[in-house]
Amino acid sequence: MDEVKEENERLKMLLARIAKDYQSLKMHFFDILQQEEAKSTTDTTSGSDGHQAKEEPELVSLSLGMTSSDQAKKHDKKNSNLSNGGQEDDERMNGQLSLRLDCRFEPGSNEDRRIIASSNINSFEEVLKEDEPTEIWPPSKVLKTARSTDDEVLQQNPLKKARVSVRARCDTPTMNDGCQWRKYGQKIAKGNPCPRGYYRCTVSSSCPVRKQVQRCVDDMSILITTYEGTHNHPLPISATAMASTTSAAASMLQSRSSSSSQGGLGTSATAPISSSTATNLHRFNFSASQNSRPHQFYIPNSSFSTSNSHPTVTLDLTTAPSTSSSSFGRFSSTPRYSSTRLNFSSSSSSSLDPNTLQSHWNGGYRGYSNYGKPAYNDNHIEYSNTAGKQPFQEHLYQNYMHNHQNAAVPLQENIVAATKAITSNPKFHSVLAAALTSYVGDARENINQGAGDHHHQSSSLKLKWGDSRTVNHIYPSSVQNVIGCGSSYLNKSPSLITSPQQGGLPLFPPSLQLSASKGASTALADNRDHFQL
DNA sequence: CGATTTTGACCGGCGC
DNA sequence: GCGCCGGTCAAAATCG
Repeated sequence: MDEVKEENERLKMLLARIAKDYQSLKMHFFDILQQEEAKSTTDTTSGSDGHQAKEEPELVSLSLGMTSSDQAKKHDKKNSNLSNGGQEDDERMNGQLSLRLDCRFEPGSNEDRRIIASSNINSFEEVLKEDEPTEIWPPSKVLKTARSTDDEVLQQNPLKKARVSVRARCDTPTMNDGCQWRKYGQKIAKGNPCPRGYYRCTVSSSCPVRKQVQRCVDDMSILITTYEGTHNHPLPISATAMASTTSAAASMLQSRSSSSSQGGLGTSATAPISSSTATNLHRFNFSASQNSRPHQFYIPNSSFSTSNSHPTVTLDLTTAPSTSSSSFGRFSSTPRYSSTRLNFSSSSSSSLDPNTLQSHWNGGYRGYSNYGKPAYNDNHIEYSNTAGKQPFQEHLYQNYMHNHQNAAVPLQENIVAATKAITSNPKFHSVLAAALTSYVGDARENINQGAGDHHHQSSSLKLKWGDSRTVNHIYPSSVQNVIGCGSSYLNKSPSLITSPQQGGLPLFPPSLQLSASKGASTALADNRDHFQL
């Protein structure tokens, strides 16, 4: 009981702090918003698609912040049973990540408002409150923005559709991205002994979305999934994470490739940006190669890079710094089309276990399997129990830190450049927001799911705030990953995201939770893309 | 029996 | 024009 009270006290204090941070960040956000508007007015004609600029969001802003007010209170409730996890855990708890993929427009257009609603988590929540709980996103919600970005891509790359490639360590044939896929072909691609599988979305017969799945030639444990197109149908909640991430990433790519005047993005910079907590530094490597010139930013927690004949964005969810670093050269190699690589890698061994980070997608199935079906394979045991890997990850992390700290020292100016690049590119925000909301949204969903099971509740909460390793054997890996990622991003994001408009706005409302194991197994049944290739 | 996977054939783009 | 290669088709096989 005393612990609960103390917990509440801490939470209150943190809530106050969050509110304060929110205000300051809000001010910062509006500053940036004004800069963007000023920029857009001066930079009116940028090519043949001037009309499009009017229809496109003037600004896609990332809101990456702590939950506030009522949301936080809800979490207080949820966390009331949480065992005392120490101050650090407390911070994670209060750091319940809330972020929005928030499009800002010039006032007036109804169309714009609709798009705002479609991308605003808040609006989404409201809609879902009104409607019956469902796993399907209203078509007008995500797809609207996704389509618009796709159209944008198509307009500016008439010959090739933009692609979003996701690299993740995965011991299953395909990643669990929540969508339904049907394999329609397989090829041995040149330079890679592993066959490439071709899949199309089967949620809707007319859905144009394709994905390619192939093992990385350098590291067979890495699965490269490339998405192309935009879903033209409602998506299962479990699929919105990847869908929103990829569409935002494609949008980011498009914005970058279409405007060479993106200050920070157009210049080469490598700049580690220190996070608030050195021990939990997250990597954000931004490596954008355009016109044969790779540009890299090293920012805590994530990163970018590129490849191939299609304009491609690569989200790198691989864990080992050495791997992702080595892959940079390969991906940055002079594509015919500009491409961008997002490397959402984690080198943090404490709050952001690399295994948990990526398993949101690649291990989701095995996690769900706990609800009824046997584990997919024996690896699941090893996979779940990541505690044993800790020393190795710690080692990697320390190496990474060592290398990048050394590299960072003489590059202070690049830090500024990288920061400027981020803050000046709204679509970059959207990419990051989408990626993060993906994790967080699913985390919330799955946490709620877990909360329904009293036996698991404490575990889920504990997991939620950081040490997912302790509960891996209980919860779906997707939960672990989401949470691990979310909490870690949470802790670091304030220093990383320089222009967030914070808002305590959960991605997915509690009503979306899978109410019981029945629901979970249903979701499992819908995700059949795990035994393919 | 319907849905999905497999797999060889086919097609189109691209480079030489 | 030819061959290579990535991507798709579609019939057969397989699965549940």
